Amino acid sequence: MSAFIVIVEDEEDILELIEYNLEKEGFDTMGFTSTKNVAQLLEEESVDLLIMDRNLPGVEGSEFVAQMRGIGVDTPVIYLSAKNKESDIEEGFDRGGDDYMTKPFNMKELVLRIKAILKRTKKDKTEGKVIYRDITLDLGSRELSIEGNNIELTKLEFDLLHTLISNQNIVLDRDYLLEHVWGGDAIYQDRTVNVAINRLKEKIDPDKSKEYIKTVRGVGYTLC
Amino acid sequence: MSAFIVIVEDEEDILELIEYNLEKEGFDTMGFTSTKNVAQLLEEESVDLLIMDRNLPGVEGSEFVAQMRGIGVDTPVIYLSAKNKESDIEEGFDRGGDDYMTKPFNMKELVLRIKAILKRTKKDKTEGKVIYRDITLDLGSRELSIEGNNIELTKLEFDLLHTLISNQNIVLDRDYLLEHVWGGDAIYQDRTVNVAINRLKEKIDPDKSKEYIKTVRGVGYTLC
DNA sequence: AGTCTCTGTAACCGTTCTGTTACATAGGCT
DNA sequence: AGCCTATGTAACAGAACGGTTACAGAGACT
Repeated sequence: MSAFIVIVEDEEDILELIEYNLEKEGFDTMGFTSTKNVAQLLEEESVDLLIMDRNLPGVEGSEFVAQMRGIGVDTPVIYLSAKNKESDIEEGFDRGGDDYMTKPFNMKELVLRIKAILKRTKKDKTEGKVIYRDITLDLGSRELSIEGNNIELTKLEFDLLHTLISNQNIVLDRDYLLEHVWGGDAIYQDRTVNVAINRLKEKIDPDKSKEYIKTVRGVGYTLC
Repeated sequence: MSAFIVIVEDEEDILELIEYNLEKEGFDTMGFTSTKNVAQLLEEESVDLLIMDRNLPGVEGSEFVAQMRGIGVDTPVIYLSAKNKESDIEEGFDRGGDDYMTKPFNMKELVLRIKAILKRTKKDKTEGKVIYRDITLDLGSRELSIEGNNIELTKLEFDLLHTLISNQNIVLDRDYLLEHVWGGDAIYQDRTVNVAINRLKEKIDPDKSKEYIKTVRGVGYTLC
């Protein structure tokens, strides 16, 4: 789950410090020392989060964000500010910002807040059940039942089966599975998928009579 | 008979004055200067009374209450208003409010009205009980009984169990629990959930024979 | 102020999971 | 059949995860 984060901060060393720490956490970052060029970026690229200094020379950070909101950019924002007066905090929130931190701030806290915001904005928790032949996958309780019998799955196995069932009749290649089940950023060997699939096969069909998961040689796997 | 009263009033000194006086009377209070966060609170917590300024900047207090009624929140309300025009009073009542006071008001009178309303609503407060297996959670008295035996829970433990029971058969991840039990804005480590869950487990099932709370590795916890 | 309870944090440890590797097997092609 | 490549299988080790405990700070109560 790599996110693209844009940081606007005029003090270069702080900017670098933030970028360094966020990249260490696996985020993609782009830093600016002024709002110049940032507007265009926000409009054209899919930016997941904006970290914005309130006290930029020239433009007020919150003013800038307000303008962005005006043209339909709804990227969530974390404001940074040297001040911590109550009035400032309220103003920041009123203008549609999502979070607020005062300098000097704890880098750990910043990362936590970032993760919280990303999670919140990306939440489209679809709950319900997915069914395929005699397999039922309960997305709420994360339970698998086959012919009425419950089978324990690990998180990885569950997610993998979920992806397969959601795309039944479509052959999914290893890259697709790696990206969707494992998460885009990490790098794995391709045998990883292989082994995981076979562990899953073993669990849902120990005596290999059902052939739920079909191997498509040279391509990937499918449920059909 | 301690009641939980939420106050929404944008003038900070008045807010503080009210809180001070109500707490002196033994009420639990929570004050807000805007309706932000209040909706969530009303939905999720058992709020006994809402004191609501009619003249908030932005949202109309009575409009806000109407929305709350729309989603099933039936917390009684006392409106505060600087105006005392007849039309306003009527409108206030029409929208389902329970009482109405005009500023400036007498604090003694406010307390009396509060007590009157609480008395009235307490009676028909068939506060629900939540039941799961042999666990009964009395939301009114905030008591837990298991197989008929009362067990003391702290506030945190109670809220946590309440959330779990209300979502039984659904695996709740740590972020969800942090947001709903601890409250959205604060930042905690997720091991916090871990420890809290285990303290709760210890209390409700000391000899680990019942397995009420199930750990779903890599995801969260569930009652199933 | 002092005590007690509650609760967040950190550290440690055992368990489970999972990525990797090496090897075996199967499928497809000439 | 023989070869080559892709996939299945088994074993292992490191990583991730959660349980547990200890501790300290916050808050309530005396």
